[in-house]
Amino acid sequence: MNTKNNTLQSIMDSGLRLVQERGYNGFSYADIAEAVGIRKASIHYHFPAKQDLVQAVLIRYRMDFVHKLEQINLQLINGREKLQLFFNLYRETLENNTKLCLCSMMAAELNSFPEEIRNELNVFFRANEKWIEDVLEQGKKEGELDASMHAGEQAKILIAFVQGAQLLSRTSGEMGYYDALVANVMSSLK
Amino acid sequence: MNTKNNTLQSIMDSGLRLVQERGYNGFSYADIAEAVGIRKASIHYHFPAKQDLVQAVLIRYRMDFVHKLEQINLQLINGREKLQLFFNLYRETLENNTKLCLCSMMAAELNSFPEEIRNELNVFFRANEKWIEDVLEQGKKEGELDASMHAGEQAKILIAFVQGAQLLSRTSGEMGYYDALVANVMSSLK
DNA sequence: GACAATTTACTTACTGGATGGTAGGTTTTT
DNA sequence: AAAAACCTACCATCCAGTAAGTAAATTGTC
Repeated sequence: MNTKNNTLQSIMDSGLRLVQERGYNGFSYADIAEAVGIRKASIHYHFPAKQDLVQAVLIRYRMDFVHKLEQINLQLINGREKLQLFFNLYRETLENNTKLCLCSMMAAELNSFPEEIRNELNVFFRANEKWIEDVLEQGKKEGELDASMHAGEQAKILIAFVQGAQLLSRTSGEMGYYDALVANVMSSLK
Repeated sequence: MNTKNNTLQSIMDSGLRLVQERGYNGFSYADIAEAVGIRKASIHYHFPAKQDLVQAVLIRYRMDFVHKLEQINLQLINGREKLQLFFNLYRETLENNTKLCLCSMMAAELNSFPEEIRNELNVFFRANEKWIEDVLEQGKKEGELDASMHAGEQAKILIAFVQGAQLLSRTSGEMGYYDALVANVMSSLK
């Protein structure tokens, strides 16, 4: 095995970016080959089928994301601040309104994937949900977040909201669209 | 021109369904030909390019949707009830968790479309937004809807929410996911 | 440490099938 | 008659995936 593992990671990086920008059915192995600087057939050595690639990308994406959420939890800040950092994460994903969350894109193309990958998507969304739920509980105890609704239900609403916010912001073409949405939601949770 | 206009409408019906289920890059003219019962080349007679078809479908979809919103406004009901009917419309679109709103799907594949079509998408979303804003204003006057936020901003949040709710509900595989989300949002607007 | 064997990481060349789209002819309706 | 609504036949391109070969790195053996 290549000790640096460069090519494999580059392929996954390109795959990730391409799905986020164009969707699974919107790019080909030729696009990745060009971006990475290798031949098309070499990609098949690492990922025999396109679905293998996207599945690997998805699992890595989820693990990275969960890690980032855990990093937020290591900070000694209140729930309200954590929620803001969560929205900042999704803002970074947008990256100047060029990309969506990988899992939103794949959820849109759900019918292109087998059961196994669909399950992975649900694991991602549920991980988000659970994290938000805990943060909402914390915020409620601190009196910094709205306590009128059950945290679990409120978390589901917020994850739906943030996915839709990304979609609409990119369509609008202005990052200010996302920022305004999040600011208003944050203030409504006071 | 065929007085019945059957084929043209059937092509658009199939095109609409296929985009909603699989996305623009997830179906071909061959799929439509099979569904409609004509040959592939015949579709090109009505819509020379695939983009022409999807643009026509998009415009018809938006006009139909706006019409439905206007029909709701003709009913002598309060703002809160109108908002519930709005969520019911999006529930119908989901159709047993098989399809998404056409414009969510196309927004996800935004980079596959030229400026002209992107603008059409924004027109759709802004029409939704404006309609919800008016309904929220009505509901506030009636004291049936939350008045703590500016109606325009609240409307933007709700349209983001409903798009995300569809996406997550279809991924979950259970219509109850959408229903629970909407019920909780409705109760939070009291 | 030297050298052969093996594995890893690619390459070129190709295939069969799908894709959007075109040319030109035929049937059906007006 | 002529326009509208199809059809067959075809094309160039792209696509995911395969086969077979090569060069380089790693490993086993002495």
